[in-house]
Amino acid sequence: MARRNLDSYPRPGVTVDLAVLTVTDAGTDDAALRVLVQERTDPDGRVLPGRFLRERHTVVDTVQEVFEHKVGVSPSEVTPPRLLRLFDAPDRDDRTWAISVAHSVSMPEAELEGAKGDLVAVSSDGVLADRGPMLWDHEEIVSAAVESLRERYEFRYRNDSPPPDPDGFLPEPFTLHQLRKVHEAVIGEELHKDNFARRMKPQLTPVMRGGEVVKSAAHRGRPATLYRRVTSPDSQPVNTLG
Amino acid sequence: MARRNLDSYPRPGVTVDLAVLTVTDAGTDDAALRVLVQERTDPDGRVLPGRFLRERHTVVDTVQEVFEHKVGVSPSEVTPPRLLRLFDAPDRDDRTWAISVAHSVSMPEAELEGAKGDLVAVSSDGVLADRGPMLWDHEEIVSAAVESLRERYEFRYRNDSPPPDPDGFLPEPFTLHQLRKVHEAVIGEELHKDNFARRMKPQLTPVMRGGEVVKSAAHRGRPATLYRRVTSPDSQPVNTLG
DNA sequence: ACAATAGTGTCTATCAGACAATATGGC
DNA sequence: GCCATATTGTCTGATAGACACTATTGT
Repeated sequence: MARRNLDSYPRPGVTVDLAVLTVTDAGTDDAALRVLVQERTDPDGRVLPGRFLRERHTVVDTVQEVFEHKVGVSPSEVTPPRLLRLFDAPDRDDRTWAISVAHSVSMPEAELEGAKGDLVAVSSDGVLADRGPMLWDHEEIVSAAVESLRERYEFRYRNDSPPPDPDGFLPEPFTLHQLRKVHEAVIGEELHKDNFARRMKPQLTPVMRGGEVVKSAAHRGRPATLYRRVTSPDSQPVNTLG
Repeated sequence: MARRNLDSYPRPGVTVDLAVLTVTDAGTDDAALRVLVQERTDPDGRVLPGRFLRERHTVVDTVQEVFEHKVGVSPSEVTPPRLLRLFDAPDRDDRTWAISVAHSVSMPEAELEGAKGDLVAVSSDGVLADRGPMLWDHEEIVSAAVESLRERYEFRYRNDSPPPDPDGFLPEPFTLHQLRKVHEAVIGEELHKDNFARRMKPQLTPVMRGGEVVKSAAHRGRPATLYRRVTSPDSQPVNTLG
């Protein structure tokens, strides 16, 4: 059998669609998990930012391009994109044969300053809080992204506590109270402050200056100790799941 | 800006590469985790079975085609393929721009009767036991597949015990001893029979016949009770990770 | 009776969850 | 002193891990 040229076979368009996650007001009691949603026309509706994979570009390249052309920000610091799943139904795009490689990206709120689109709150059951529908399968992508994120923030069991804010939503240094509020915003449920402190402390180091422990500026009560992560924020290789 | 036809942009070839996992001698004390490896020429070396995604075919379609054309068996029962990761380095295939979507598939040994290739044992640290090199990045795929599989079989913590043989390597009905040997083969370490039994029993149901519990054929000692899974083997949706 | 395997009872160290007391600041 | 918040001490119920004992068969 003669070998046909590899390039002559029909090939799918490959899109990279992003669930950009952040925690707004991460330092405060109003911390909230949100996802970046954009409006588009033809067809009209709300979508996640995304883009076709261009020649010999990687997923990481394409994520950068999405930020540059669709979101309008140049992130200096991002958690590496995480592969969520593949959408490959042959008829999911009626214009052409296209498969979607859905990823999630976590960013601190400050890096999303001026981004195009809205930061929509995520409800406790993992979907958009304002219940507005999204086009195509994009709502599924949000659910998958939130589920994956929560697994990373959830309190597991005895042997391994969760890393403190593994996706780095909260800038250092921070108090245990602030850290707890971020975790609560992500997983959507309250945590006991004492148990939380006991589990996190082994993974935190107090900020020292001049041989003294640095405390937070006191508003009302006793000032809290400021901490840094002793394990740096998650640095998972690209395209793998945890 | 005029919109260029979507189909006129260059597109990558998309391959589906499979880590086919099985447990040989699943009913016995010699149970062993193995992966299907094939020989190829030009370039010469050992590879995992794989294939280009053809027009408007899905990943699931392509997995079927790999079994038909590359492996030479028609599986009647398979655990759905699991997405492991994406290989997208622009120069990973020097013939053309191609990205690889690596999946793992779990099958009972019986379904691999007459398959082309060798079932190579996996060592306890998750790589091939015979240490022969594989072409390209295929060794990484094996590691990722084994790691993902072990997560599913590993004993987690208090609230959720692992499902009994979630990928269905062991045909029903089985004894607790047989089930334990399969789990030990997968995770590569020994388990206490008493603790194992306690954790598994809530997820198992004894086989009844005529109001009586059916026992295994006794060779030497006391006959063991035969069980079935009360939760059917894992039915995860395609392309998602666990 | 004995060997061999299946199955159960129970002890212990650990720890998550819960509650409460104490420490340290502003006012 | 009083209030608010941070931090630490301690009790308790659950259970994984470990060990040892009992049960049921073939020989």
